Amino acid sequence: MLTIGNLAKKTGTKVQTIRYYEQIGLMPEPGRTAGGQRRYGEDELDRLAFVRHARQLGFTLEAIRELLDLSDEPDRSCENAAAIARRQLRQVEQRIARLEALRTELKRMVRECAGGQTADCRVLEVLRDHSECLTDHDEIGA
Amino acid sequence: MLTIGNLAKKTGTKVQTIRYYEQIGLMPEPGRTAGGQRRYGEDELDRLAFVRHARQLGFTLEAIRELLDLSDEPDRSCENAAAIARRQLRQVEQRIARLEALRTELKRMVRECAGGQTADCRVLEVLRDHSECLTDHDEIGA
DNA sequence: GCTTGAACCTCTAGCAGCTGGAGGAGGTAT
DNA sequence: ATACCTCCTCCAGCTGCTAGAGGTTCAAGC
Repeated sequence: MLTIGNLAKKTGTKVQTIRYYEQIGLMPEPGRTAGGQRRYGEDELDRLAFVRHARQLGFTLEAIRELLDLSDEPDRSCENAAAIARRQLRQVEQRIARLEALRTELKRMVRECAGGQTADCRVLEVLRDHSECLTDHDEIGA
Repeated sequence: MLTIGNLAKKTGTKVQTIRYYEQIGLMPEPGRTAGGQRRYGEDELDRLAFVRHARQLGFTLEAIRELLDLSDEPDRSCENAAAIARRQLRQVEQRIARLEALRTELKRMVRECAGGQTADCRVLEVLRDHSECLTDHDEIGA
């Protein structure tokens, strides 16, 4: 039986985060000692490891919830799980594409900045005048 | 003189967002009509355009605040502005590198999934067993 | 058995960067 | 005058945690 602190150490999670996952129903309510402290077994360890690994791959908690549900029903088709992974892959690819456009633009700004006074600074100039910007980055935060 | 709605349209910003920028001191308090409605001029339009463009390039609001301050002092050296841009570039490059690692891993998962039952699903299997994962993605959310 | 001291408990608030809604007042066209 | 749209303020919520206050429990050492 693991304390929450030991579970945290084993999975590289913060204690608070584990309690948070419990609060939002991603982790089950564990057993407790007479004094009210949480105690965890192997199942919970596996589940948390699953969650953390999925988080590392960028899945949202909602997606992870779906994946966990699917994982709990071993007889169902795996098509749903694959679809979630493909969706995640598409999102990652979109974000990469967007960041690469930003990188290009930032590189150009930095390269062209001659280092004089702010009045002539290319960095500020490009920011001021959108038309000098070659990239068409429409969305924010994607 | 522009209403907040027209300013929003011209800059591709939501009305609420403009008020939010004002609240956090990123946009100045504009003039008001007798009835208390905000009215904006060219300066504010330029400033908001600057902010939005910088946001599109991924700068944080704090970085934008610095850039705006620098932009207001045209005599100072532009080195600070260039440093902020370089810092942003580095961050973008780090995020790209991380996302590319995720992309590789996700592609592999999706490719290997034969589409049977969830019990044999490669997607779920990889998530369950970290050791099957080739990528070393330590940090979350970077 | 008793005392530390670390680790646990609950609860609340905060981070970025907005976004949405409630409930009401202002502005404009007919 | 009336309709209708936009504007106002204030507050709550989103994601995914993280930090802190203030108090309890547990395990080890004596």
